[in-house]
Amino acid sequence: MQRDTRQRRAIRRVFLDAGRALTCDEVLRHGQQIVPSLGVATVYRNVKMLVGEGWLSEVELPGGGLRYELADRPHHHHFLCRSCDQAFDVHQCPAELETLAPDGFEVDSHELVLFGRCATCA
Amino acid sequence: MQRDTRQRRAIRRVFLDAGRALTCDEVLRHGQQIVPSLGVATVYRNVKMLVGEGWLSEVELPGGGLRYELADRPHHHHFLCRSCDQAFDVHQCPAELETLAPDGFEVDSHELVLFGRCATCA
DNA sequence: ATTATAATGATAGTGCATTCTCGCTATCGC
DNA sequence: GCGATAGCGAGAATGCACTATCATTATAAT
Repeated sequence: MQRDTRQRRAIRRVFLDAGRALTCDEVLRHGQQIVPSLGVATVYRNVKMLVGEGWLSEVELPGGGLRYELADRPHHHHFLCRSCDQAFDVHQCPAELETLAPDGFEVDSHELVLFGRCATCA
Repeated sequence: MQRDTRQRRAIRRVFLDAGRALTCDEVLRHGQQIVPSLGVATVYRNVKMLVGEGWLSEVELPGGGLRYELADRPHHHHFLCRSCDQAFDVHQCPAELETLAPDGFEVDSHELVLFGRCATCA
């Protein structure tokens, strides 16, 4: 059966506190504030597990590297800071995006990414 | 001085004929229809060169792997087919996207990607 | 407390896109 | 046509994100 380890608790805590999409590397660094010995393998293992059980969902933004966020968030998009490379949530979404596709194309989802500098970096 | 080789002409031809953003791998495969001996290194070298001289521009879509397209195209977005993994242009853009960002965030550009099945795959 | 074993983490390994190396070839100014 | 050399391309090398290995450790059922 699944055990409730310090590492796993730390990883969940990191996501709950962050409130934004994180890369595995960010999870590692923040998690090490809680459990200093935390290793990469554990982060990848647990993130994958949390995605598998539907607690996290994957976010693929331009710029490589998958990010992960809490799965229960309502539909939203992302702002990617060119300076600190952090992703932030954008809680609005222009409607009718599906209608933009050419004839004969079936749209099943969409991703809108704004690029620029975040409030801290600007 | 720069020479006008068969390979370089083939690569330019591929972009002119494609009319959509291409990965290096797609450029290689299409280019080999024109110059069968075309190699990967040559594709990467020339694509990078064409980006450097402003003839091509880079497009980073979710899903990894840079794509390239003619630089002189007007503002547009992309449709990514989940089935054949080809990128197609979407020639409309909902305005006011910049206003979606949270306060204090400076938006300098944006990317909108529609996912689904293209006309051929659907 | 004991014990079975799930989980960890250091490190080696994998897969992949991209780049480098270098002997050979094709282009182009003469 | 000739010669200098930019460019080619097969294959080796690199960089990086991610995964597997496995001896050790922590968890939780008893």
